[in-house]
Amino acid sequence: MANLIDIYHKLLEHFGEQGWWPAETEFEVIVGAILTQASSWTNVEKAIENLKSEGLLSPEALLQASEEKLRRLIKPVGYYNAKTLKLKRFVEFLHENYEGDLDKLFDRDTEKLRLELLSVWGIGQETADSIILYAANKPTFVIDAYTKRIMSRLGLVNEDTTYSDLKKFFELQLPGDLEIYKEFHALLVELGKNYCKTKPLCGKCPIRDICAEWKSSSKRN
DNA sequence: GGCCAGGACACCA
DNA sequence: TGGTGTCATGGC
Repeated sequence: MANLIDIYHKLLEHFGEQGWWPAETEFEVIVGAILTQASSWTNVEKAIENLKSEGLLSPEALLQASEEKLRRLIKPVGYYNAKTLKLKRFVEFLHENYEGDLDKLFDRDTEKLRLELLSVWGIGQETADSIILYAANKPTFVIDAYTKRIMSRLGLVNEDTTYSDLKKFFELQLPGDLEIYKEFHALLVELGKNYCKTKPLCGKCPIRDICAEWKSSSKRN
């Protein structure tokens, strides 16, 4: 049975360091985390660039911006009506409870921070954990659709494992190391994008030798 | 032209 | 608590 540390090192060797999150500021991480919900990162990059060119990548600027303007600027990500509201709800929350200061929000223990983030409309578990890990720089493992699919195909967890169970699965096996958490999640996304898609592309997958799905499918052929 | 992308929420039983 | 519909653009 393969363990997570082995998988981590194999992915790191194959893909190299990912250096996530791709953003210049903590606030940009948060905006990106919201915008990338069920959207491709290439589209998010366009929207971020639009916001940046209008000087809107700060909590205060976003708070003041009109919804109409936001909708127009983030249009490339899709779901722009909903995501405009999500961005607005977050900066309103930050303004009303933390004087618009991210440091004050992040100056809480991880569990309280997580609950605070989850109380904001539009921020679910994955987005909250992404913000905690990549913006607040606190070790919490991020689970996404790729992670779930990969772990399931490897045969390490059941297909219908919940978010929190899968999160525990990682956190109990890995050392609580911030950099490993950051890098591992990024590597899993890279693996997912390149090989472990809805339709598997196992050809050159770096960990197909330990994949239960691959073993059973190659046996069939 | 269909499928999919670094989810979350509302509504229903 | 689980299952389904909705949100929507852009790349392949």
